[in-house]
Amino acid sequence: MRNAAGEPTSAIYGVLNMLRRLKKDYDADYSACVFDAKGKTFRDDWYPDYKATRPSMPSDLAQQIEPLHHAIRALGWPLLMVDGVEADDVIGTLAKMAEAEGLDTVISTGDKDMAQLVNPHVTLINTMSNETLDEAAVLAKFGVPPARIVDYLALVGDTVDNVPGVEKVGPKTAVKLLSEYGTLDKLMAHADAVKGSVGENLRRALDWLPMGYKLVTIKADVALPQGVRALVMAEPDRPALTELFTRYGFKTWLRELDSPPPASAAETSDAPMADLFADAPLQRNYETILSDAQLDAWLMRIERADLVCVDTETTHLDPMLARIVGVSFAIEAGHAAYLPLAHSGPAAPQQLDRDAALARLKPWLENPAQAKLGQNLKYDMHVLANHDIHLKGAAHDTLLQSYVVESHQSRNMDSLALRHLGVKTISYAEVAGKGAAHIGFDQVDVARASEYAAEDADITLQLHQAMYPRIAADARLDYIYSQLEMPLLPILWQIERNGVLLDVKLLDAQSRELGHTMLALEQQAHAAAGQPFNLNSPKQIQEILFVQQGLPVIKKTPGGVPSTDEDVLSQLAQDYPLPKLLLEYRGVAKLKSTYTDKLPRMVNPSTGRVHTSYSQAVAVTGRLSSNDPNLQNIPVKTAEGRRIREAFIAPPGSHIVSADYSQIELRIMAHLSGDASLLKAFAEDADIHSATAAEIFAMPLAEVGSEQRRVAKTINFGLIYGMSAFGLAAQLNLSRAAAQSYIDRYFARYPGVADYMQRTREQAREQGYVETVFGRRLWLPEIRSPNKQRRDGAERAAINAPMQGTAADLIKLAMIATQGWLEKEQRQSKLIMQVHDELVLEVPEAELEQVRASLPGLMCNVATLAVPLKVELGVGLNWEAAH
DNA sequence: TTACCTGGCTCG
DNA sequence: GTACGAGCCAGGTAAT
Repeated sequence: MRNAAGEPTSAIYGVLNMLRRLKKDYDADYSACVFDAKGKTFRDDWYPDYKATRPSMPSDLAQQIEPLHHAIRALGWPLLMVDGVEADDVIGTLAKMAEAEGLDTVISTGDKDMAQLVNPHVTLINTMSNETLDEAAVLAKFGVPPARIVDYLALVGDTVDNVPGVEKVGPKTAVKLLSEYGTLDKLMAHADAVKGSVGENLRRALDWLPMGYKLVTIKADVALPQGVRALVMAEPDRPALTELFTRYGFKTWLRELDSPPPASAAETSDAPMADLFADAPLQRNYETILSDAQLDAWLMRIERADLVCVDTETTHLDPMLARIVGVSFAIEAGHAAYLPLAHSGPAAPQQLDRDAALARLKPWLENPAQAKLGQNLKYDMHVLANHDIHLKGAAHDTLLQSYVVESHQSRNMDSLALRHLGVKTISYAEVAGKGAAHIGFDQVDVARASEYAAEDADITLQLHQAMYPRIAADARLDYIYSQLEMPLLPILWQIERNGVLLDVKLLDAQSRELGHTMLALEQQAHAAAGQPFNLNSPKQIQEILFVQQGLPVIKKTPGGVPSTDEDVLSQLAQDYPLPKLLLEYRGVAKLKSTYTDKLPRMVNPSTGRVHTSYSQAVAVTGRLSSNDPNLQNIPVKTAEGRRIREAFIAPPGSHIVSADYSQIELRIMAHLSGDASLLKAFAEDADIHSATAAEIFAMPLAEVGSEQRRVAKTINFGLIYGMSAFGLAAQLNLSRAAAQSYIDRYFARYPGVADYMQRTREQAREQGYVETVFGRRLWLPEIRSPNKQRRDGAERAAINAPMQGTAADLIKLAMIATQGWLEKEQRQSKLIMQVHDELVLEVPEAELEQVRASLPGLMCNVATLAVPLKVELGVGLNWEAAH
């Protein structure tokens, strides 16, 4: 079998076979074959069955290394790198299997464990740490000649050097061997069994591809989308992979293969991997600022520069709590500096005084005429504000640039650098660790921190140079970026900074009350079930309802187990007592855990208010999202839930003002479709759901009853979501035929809407994206998927996206207009929340009338559509009362 | 012990 | 299999 490039792919078979046999051997408990390389002993407490299942496994490491050693020599492998978990087992078997399969070389990504695994009996094993690989890639990208990189690797070959008794075939030899070996047909990365790190390891392996090697990567068992995606990228022979995956029953991998090729290679795919040794003679000139003289010199440089990239390194991820540890600057590609200010780790050098240094930077930072660039500047603005510096002149943000040109792509620094620059950057986790091993940035070694921080600023500047021209060249994208997203950035910062006042006592009281209710419901539920169980556990509920009580299974979850969601429980509640109790319990538990318990804990101790964080570049449609805490999903639909809104209060002397767009998405649908009937209904300010009911039920408006209106409302919403007859039937509890007839009648009455839907689908298919009224581009990577289910999903998203996205554009314009007005008039009123179609303000008594009079107009006049925009305004002492 | 996934529910 | 877009919680489990 050969792949598209004509190279043999038998390696895939060999490796798969090997892994399958391995897995079969250990089938009783696959993880039992895990070998603790570090301790060189099996951890009986982790794998108690180990000895029973694998009595013949030698416990002496040397016994395993011996055959490996011979195999390696017999095969003449030039290089072997393996990962720790399972490594020894795998290698031992791999050696034999690979021999039979005619594999040339096995390379796995990994580092330290292998170093401790090898012993002097093994002659031809090289270990390189991941860090070393990364550094090599970075150096190469910046034009350091291969020979020097070899030296560098030898210098930093930390892993090898740290292991006594290991024969040091250092990186230098390894690189030499690789060069001599020429093109490897097969480069097998057996990634470790740790979920989540596989993709990273693969990515590292991919970084070596430009050296002329082809990567084939295999993962033994678990579903690891990112890993398989990398495999699919590296292996163009899809039919061959399909056959393989089918043969071995790897269903998840098969699904990955169904993913479509990118809609447009230039727009959506990762850029080709950087050619490490042939490309980009860019030199890096990074500096660590430790003296006043250096700071002076850099101040002069940044004051002269047209655009300076700024990045802060801090103690916390939470922007309101973070303190500055250091600041980095980049003024031109490859030219950056890090100013460490609060590193306190061991061996930290003497640094400039933080307050004094920041005071020197303050005039520049606060000068609006000095243009700044950053990646997620909103965060840096908060951090600086924590030190009483109010950043002005935020001119560009690469996070928002990426959002505007590629809303569907990932946007962390690593992905951006790889995609746009072909550079593998130092990740935060590599510098500061992650999980339990995480250390504060102030504990990071200054030299390492400098490298990381200066690179961040440098890469951000280069990303700007790569992305911004693409925006500037497209008037519509430029409008979204320059007139909408960038002006919004400082406004969001201000809203977050403003925060919201909470009545914590009220929430605490509600928590207690909800707790009592939960207890009572729990007791009743236990009695109804005849046994105690955890009401929070869907698994236990499912066992009791469908196994013990034998209730009918209404539907199943994606995981294939009987569902116990609200829909199911509601149906069951008509005939049985327990489901009703569970429903009530769920509702109460949600309110307590997510809202009344959580919100008080989110109050910032220094401001006494809750400061959410709005993500400006997350939702693929252009909406904002809110987190920590999410203030965009505070309950409103039930009376009990709405009580939580009573705790969102205005301080004494102020009111809460809420202004929301009425039927915004349906109005946009009318505008986009140009449907005459729909336009007319909105022009007359009709109740749109009643008007729809009158049309589809062919009755006079006055005779429309609540049931007809409910049906029409469901249809209206369904249309926005691209629903099918099936979905409508499920929603309205109708037969599919009945639902279809409603839909047919709707489209007969509103033919413009039917046309629009069809046009949108076609446009999405042809272009790979759809657009909002204002030109925001919404990409649909799965619109041409060979998989119908995925393709249908993308079509529904395509129908929804222009409406949701245009609404998002409108309210963003409204926020800009409102904030601009507040500032111009020098009002004390503050924007405090945005909830997709609603703006919430805190308004002092004295300004209430002006705000009440002006706000609706500000919001309605941000754009002229074919339908009028309508805003409903409410005022109260709390958010609930303002509706 | 931690990290990730699932099922469920909140909002527009 | 089947309505779009989000974030967060508790439980459960796999990895360490």
